[in-house]
Amino acid sequence: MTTSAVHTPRGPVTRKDVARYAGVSTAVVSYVVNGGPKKVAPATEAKVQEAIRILGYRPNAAARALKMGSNQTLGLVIPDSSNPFWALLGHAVEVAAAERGYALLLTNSDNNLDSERRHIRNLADRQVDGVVLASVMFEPDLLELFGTEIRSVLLNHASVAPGFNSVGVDLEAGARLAVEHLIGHGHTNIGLAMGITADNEADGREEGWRRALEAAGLPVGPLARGGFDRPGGYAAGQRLLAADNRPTAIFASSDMQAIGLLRAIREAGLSVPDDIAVASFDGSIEAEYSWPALTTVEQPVWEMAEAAVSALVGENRNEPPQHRVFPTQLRIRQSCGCP
Amino acid sequence: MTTSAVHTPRGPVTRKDVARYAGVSTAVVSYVVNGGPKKVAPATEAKVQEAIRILGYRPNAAARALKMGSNQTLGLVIPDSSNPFWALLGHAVEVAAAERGYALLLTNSDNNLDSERRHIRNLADRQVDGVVLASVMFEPDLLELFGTEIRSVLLNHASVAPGFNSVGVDLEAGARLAVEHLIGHGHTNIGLAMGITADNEADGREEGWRRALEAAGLPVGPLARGGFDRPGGYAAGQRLLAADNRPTAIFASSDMQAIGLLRAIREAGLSVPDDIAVASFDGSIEAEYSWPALTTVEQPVWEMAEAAVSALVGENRNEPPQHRVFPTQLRIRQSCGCP
DNA sequence: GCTTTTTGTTGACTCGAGTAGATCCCGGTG
DNA sequence: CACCGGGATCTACTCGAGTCAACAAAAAGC
Repeated sequence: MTTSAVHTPRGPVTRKDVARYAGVSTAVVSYVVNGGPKKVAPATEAKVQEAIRILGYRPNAAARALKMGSNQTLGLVIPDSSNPFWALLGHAVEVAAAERGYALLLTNSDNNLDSERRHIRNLADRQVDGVVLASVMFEPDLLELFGTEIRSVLLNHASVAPGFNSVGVDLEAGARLAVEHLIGHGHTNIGLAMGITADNEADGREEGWRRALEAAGLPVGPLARGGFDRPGGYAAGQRLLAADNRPTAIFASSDMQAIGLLRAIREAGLSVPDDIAVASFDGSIEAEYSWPALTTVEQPVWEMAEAAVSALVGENRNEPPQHRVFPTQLRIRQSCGCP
Repeated sequence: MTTSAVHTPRGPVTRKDVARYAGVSTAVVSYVVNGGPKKVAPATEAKVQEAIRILGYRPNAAARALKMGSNQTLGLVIPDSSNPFWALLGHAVEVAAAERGYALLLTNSDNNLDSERRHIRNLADRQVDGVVLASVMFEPDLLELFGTEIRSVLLNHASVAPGFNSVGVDLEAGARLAVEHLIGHGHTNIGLAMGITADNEADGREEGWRRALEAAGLPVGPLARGGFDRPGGYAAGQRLLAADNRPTAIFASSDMQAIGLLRAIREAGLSVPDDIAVASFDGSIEAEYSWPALTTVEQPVWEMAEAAVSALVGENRNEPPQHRVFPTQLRIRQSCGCP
């Protein structure tokens, strides 16, 4: 044991070490670190700041979280973070959260309900301040899962669930935009490559496709279902091409699907848009760089992420659940037949 | 006030509530929840389990983290989680972490050094048990940033940094595989679309391209630098096409770059692989679905993520820093000229 | 010069869970 | 019958930070 007054502590530096070094109480250190709730004399503050600097003190987030009941963290549950659309959404949510000082716990449900439930439980245990849930499915027992303690937002969800905040786009209107555009190119036999939604309830995109055709007095074209991903679109495409009344245009319910679809069309020796025109939904970056570039219905992903995060942590977080529906925009490229 | 003995507590349920309900001490509740370190009589255990079930008790992770000094969380810092390659890596890391009971805090550095530093600091403050850092750049002051308290792994990093765990692939060998394959198709003028690395030190991929050409006695073809992303590849492609000695084959340092490159080539009215053959690096899913499908050097992303996570939380986590280099594999598709 | 008020600082309690050490109770032994 | 072993349980302290009531010291008021 030396007799020196102060020596660098070995383990992580705590508030106590700083207090000792600066010759003040631990309370003052807190006041300095948080800028309140009590005032500190300028001279004392300087001493404390110096001590913090010298010792390299960083407050322990776990302790703070315990005391405050919040660890400034949000949870995000998405089906597959390597799918470009979800990846983009994840990125946007991360940025929106970071802007507000929140970190993001990312989890993949792999389109698996059990896995999704486990993740939600886990997030709840970790005392996240809110959960952004992007699920292709919807289960009524979600309400119990979340209990009433934990805030949540359903993102990109088709149906409006009572008791939940939700943020989505007008799927039907978006689909109509695309299909109407294809009709404008003179197509009369327009197929649909539709993703699979667990509840098997007609998705707004399917509805929009039907309505647009009806409104134009056209017959309903062939429909094929498959996953929302590339392989799903590829498989759906093969079936559409094999149909008796092969469509001359196809609307795909996601960009990824459209990319799989393009592949199926190429493999059949046909060309896009000359033999078959294509339009899709989402507006991801892949659509811009595919060949031909995809005409797609763009979702305002960044705004949606903003809205989702602000519903969780904004000052209006104690109001009754909100349902925000964003408009979509048709981004015209070449796959539809436009030059 | 009713006179009933027990009523559901309003706020979150704590260990104390469970103890009261089950008529035991709080210690016993802990023993039951954690299965130790002391034994509990079967009858008592049943009572406690029942109480937990009825009250819906979930232990507070923040409190546990405070006491245990770990919150079973890892941090991941990547340049851009909406870039498919990083997204895939992120997904793989998330899965590897989840398998071990760890959650993943995702952050985007946006290729920005300051932002990267901020995120690392932030993760450290949050007492993550380790950080997976995927950075295109490398800065020597990283060591200080991490201090000695926090474990870290450099993922997908070119240079081997002393004092750090790292996991990567043999970039040079991979690049040679691809370039040698292009040479095998008879090309004698092979260009390079190279990504930009901050330290401006020759990346292994550039080196591999040079070496393969030298070994075959061929002249070094034109080189263009641009971002590793699609726009970067597009820009690099335009420059390569405008070069005096326009190459008949191009090796791109990432799949995303190659996709931008394909676009530039198409816009110039040329075709792949007839006019210009292309091969790239990464092995992401986009490569499989692009047109034409990209011949690419595949990185074993899942194994790499496994290795990275296990270096952080495995039982060998206290050994000296390891540097693991994985082999790559050439995935042959059509963009190189193969049928 | 002696109250008031203001300003600055501190000790002590709190959050919820982990766990060592003390205590209690029971059957078995000398 | 006093004693001991040992299993089951409880008490009490700990982790690190936020914050309030209490207090000391300095400033202002009369």
